[in-house]
Amino acid sequence: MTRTPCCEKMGLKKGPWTPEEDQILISYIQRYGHGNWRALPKQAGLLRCGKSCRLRWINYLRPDIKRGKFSKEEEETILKLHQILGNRWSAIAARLPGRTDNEIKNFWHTHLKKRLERCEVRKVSAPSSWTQASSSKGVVMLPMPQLAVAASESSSSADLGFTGKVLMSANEGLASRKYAATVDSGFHGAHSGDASGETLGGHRSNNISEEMEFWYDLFMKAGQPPQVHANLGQIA
DNA sequence: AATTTAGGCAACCGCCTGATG
DNA sequence: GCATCAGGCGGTTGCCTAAAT
Repeated sequence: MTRTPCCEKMGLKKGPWTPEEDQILISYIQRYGHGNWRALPKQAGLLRCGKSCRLRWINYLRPDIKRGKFSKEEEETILKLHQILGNRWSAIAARLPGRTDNEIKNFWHTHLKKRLERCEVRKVSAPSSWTQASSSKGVVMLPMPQLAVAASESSSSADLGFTGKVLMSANEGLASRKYAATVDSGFHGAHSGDASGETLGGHRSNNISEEMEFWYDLFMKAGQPPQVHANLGQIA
């Protein structure tokens, strides 16, 4: 197999795009589509690498981009989704038509993150539907979608506290795929009685949206959303 | 008015994944 | 099965502008 090397950067321009470059890129894509990003700049007559063109188009020039301030609804959606998805900006952007992952990422770092840091975390009682089980360490089953928490720490005090890996397999809504996530610094949902090792009855969601809402509500009811962050990666 | 500081955002960098030869 | 590439993603940087001193 022989392909030409990627990103021949010699002589390629970097830095801010000029209106002329923008116009060339827009005209070219409107006429021919982007097809192969790597080949595009050469064909369009731009001294940029394909990656740069792609980024410029996706984050700035695309006609369906919504610019301007984020609405309250959008802010809430971002906060909510970030609780569930972590820094998966593209996944969050997919739920906000017209917004790009880069824009959301920037908005998060400049506005929402600071706002969150100012907020006190309140603790409330866990849902009454949580039932007790006996084991002091091990698996905690949550309603949906068959969440297994392999608790690396556990407490027999009045508060539930654990950190560890979260493994969940979703057999609905997520097309039977398995996902792994990491609970960051501990999920401390206030709960009366022995906390570790619980089995809960079967909530099931029919789609990802519903599932996200379920998780969000569940964690919020528990007082402090677990930091399920970064790579909610597919493991099987 | 000049200088410094902070915030906002566009763009780059490096890594990962899936596709291809 | 392996190597390489293109596309995609998230983290980070650095420039520009407005606010503060």
